[in-house]
Amino acid sequence: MSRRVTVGLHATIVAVTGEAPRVLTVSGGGADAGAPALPFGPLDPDRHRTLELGLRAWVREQTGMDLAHVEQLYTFGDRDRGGAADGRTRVIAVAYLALVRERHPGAGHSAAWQPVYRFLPWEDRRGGEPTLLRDGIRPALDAWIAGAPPGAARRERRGRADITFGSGAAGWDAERVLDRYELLYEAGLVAEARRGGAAGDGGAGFGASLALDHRRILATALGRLRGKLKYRPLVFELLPETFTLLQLQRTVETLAGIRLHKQNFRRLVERGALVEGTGRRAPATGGRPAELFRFRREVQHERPAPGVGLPGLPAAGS
Amino acid sequence: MSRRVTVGLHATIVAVTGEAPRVLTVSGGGADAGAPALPFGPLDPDRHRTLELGLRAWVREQTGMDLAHVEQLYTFGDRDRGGAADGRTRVIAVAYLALVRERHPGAGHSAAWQPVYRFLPWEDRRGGEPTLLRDGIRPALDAWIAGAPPGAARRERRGRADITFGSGAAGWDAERVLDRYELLYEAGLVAEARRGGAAGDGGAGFGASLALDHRRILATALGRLRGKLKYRPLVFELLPETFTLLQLQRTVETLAGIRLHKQNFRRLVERGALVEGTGRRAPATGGRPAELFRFRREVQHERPAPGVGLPGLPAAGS
DNA sequence: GGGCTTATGCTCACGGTTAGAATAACGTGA
DNA sequence: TCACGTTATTCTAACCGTGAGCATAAGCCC
Repeated sequence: MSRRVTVGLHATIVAVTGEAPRVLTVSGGGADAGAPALPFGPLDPDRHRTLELGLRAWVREQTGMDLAHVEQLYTFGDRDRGGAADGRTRVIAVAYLALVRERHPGAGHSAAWQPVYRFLPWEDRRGGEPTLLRDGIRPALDAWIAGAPPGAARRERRGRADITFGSGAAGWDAERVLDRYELLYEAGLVAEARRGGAAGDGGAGFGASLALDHRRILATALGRLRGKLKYRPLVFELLPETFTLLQLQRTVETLAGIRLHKQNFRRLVERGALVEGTGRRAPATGGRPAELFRFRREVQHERPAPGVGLPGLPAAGS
Repeated sequence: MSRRVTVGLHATIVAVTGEAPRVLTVSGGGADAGAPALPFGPLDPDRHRTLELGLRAWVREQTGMDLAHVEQLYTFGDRDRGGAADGRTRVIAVAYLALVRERHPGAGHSAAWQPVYRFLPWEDRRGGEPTLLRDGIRPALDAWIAGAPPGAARRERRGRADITFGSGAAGWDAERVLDRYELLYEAGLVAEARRGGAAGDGGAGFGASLALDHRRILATALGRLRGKLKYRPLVFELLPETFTLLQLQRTVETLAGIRLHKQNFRRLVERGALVEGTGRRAPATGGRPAELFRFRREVQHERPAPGVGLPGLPAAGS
């Protein structure tokens, strides 16, 4: 065994402020000219009793933030994924998703909140299909498809593009964030796809880049988050103690990247007994004041899959 | 840095033969007196370009089997999870799930197929609630609940038991395999829960044990498999090229651990356009001969989430 | 008070699921 | 050859949840 193995712990820390999901980044010091990075650091086998504790320690050190909800996402280990200072160390990355309430910038650290959709702009469809998709990505994908030899190979590319970007009969599947990112990567349409191979082509590509494979991790995180919203009460990790139903809806929409029907959303949430009204009402913002609600934590001990119900996806566990 | 880090690659290889899901095991050489183990081996940073390739190499070496469908499950890294020969190495485990068609015992190797439900007997409810659950597990859980101090702690235990084992208002959630295993582990009701702590209590516990934390990995795998059946055409990885609808149904039931309504299952599968009839019919087995069907691979390029539809879980993507 | 804005309540149509009954097709044994 | 058991396949009817929109309530601003 000549090479050593190192395990890196990477955190995708997500919050929702205003109408945008944000991810916490630190100033990346990698080979790629200061692209922002997710907070991360190597597992210290002596100090860190579990991977998750190691992650929390690194995040505290780099951002001054204590994490509440943390879950493991995926482990990346390709040889060419980068992350090694020398060429002599094999660096495995264990990626985590963390959700935090509100924003604590963590003073004195280089950490900063960035809008998630800066890195994955095609994922935000709240205002309908983004023009970037219609005018930029789809044409570029068409070119990529046409670049394959006719026959099976081309049909294969066409099929993948249709299913991931919802061009064909099937609609947009909000959860396929990773599939879409990986398709763009393979098609050479994101800047970091060219870092390894054809040297610094430097071509823009779509969306902003992150250091290393951190944009892939972010895509994994967003996809997982969107999927899990449906059967776990995760949104409440991102909301203050009390909130209005519209706040709740906006937060879900923000993450899911789509708009929801207001009345039906309210009905689902209430029928699911996810929340309970406090008698109080929110400071009016122009119209009739809304009641403030609180998350009913007991729900997790009552129903098998308590989630907020997204469209097209009937609430499971009737 | 005094200790080294090693990454182990672990494979949960599942097949369905007859009416039982089976997992491939090798003779475990661990501290725990030859409990069977999942095939595994350390990542070799020089030879293995990706984690998955490393896994395949180890499986081939230990079982003589080439894997088709492989997906990553989870990464385990607690310090006390075992796996280190000396006390000087920190061993991380990256666990994978693989599905294979039929059974290839892989001659010349010590590998053997074991029924999955030997290790997780409470998960098979095809014949109704197993007596082991009613007569063994539930009473033992009740004792564990009663063992907590009255008040919040006890309510907490009660709530967890109710939700994971479906005692309360909520029914049985087939996917919570890992939750159930971990509850039994915490309650000290599986043998390996006592390995680390109170020395060789050796108490039987429920279900057969696997080496290291391999039973936890198996539970993770079964849960993931059950969940994914609903939105991915995974079953077909386990079936021969052509099959009858009843064969398909039995395979799903076998994995899900529950019985399904025959007519409705057929309708779901057909409406989902998951299969296409070959004109041929299966050799009769006592009744009217059934038509043989074939998986329509194109489906993956047509619909966003093609799965087999389990009850209570309306087929997504109408 | 009129007009604007947002909250909240309610209804209706549609499509899917659940649960069975009913019928078809094959082998077996009287 | 015919009744019978077995499994396959087709069809129906009740029920439920979702999707979409109308209608009303309750604040603010002028």
